[in-house]
Amino acid sequence: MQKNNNKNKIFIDKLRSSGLRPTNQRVEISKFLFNRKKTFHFTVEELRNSMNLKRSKKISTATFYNTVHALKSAGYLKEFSLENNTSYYDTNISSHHHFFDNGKVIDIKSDKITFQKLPEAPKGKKIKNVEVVIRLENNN
Amino acid sequence: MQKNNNKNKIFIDKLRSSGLRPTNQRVEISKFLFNRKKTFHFTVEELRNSMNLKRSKKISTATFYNTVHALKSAGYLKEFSLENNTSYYDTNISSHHHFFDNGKVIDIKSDKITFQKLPEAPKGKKIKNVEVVIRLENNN
DNA sequence: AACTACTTTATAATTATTCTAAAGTATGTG
DNA sequence: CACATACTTTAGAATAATTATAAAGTAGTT
Repeated sequence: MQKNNNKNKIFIDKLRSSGLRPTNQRVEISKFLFNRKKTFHFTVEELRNSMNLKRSKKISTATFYNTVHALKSAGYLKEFSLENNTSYYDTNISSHHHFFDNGKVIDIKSDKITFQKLPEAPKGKKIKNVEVVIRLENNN
Repeated sequence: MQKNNNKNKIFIDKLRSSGLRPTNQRVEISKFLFNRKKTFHFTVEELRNSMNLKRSKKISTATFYNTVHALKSAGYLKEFSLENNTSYYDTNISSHHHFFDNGKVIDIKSDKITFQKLPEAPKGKKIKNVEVVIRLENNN
């Protein structure tokens, strides 16, 4: 295959450095995820539905899961969990936090939250990251 | 039925104020959860396994889920999620935070973390709670 | 003691996710 | 540039956590 090499270079590079061959399906997924201005929050099922809706030839579920996992392992996606037993992914991989409002997720830039005091890691351990979720409710 | 009223009063009271009749199964669950010194972290499946292991007559899965949900809605349990698509519950309902170390959860007392700066809630919203997860990794 | 609404239970259904194995494709080598 | 080979895709089955169902049982009121 291998067309539109230049146009899709950055999306292909993300796949390659995630250890994935840039197949058509994967390039489309990578493009869908990263070819946007704003941060994108999604579950794998949401991603699958929105991409497959427009397509006559559907990409299989397994391919979505495989690709998202590899991109996440390579650090191109951030995973987080809310209380509905589903994994969420975020194309914003910079350290940051989240508002969580009734199923909706909103990014909080890292510098909007700073700590006065943080506990030390138990001995033998060190802190990998600190994640804050601010849950919202309606103003009365 | 209705025996050992006094002995189990506090466990029965939690059920009642969660809107649940104190049936035998529920009283046993309530007791198992709250009759302990230290905070208890669990998933419903773990709870079910450890309680049913010792019993000849098993309590059904649905009863565990129903009871835990009601106790949680009433505020006697705190729910939280990690990245494995399972709900965790915590008998420590005071506002607090967690270390998360390779599947293991450790409580962090609320006063061990304080903020220098927190963002404002979007308009029309207010902050319900702030939850911090500190992920750990091995030292080197 | 009887009635009624709430419970329990086994089992089926659902949802998110992972596995499997057969058919297809990217890529290095000659 | 054709080939071989290892990696991919796919549909469908399998698994895990959870929720729904509906028949049989029980708490609590009268």
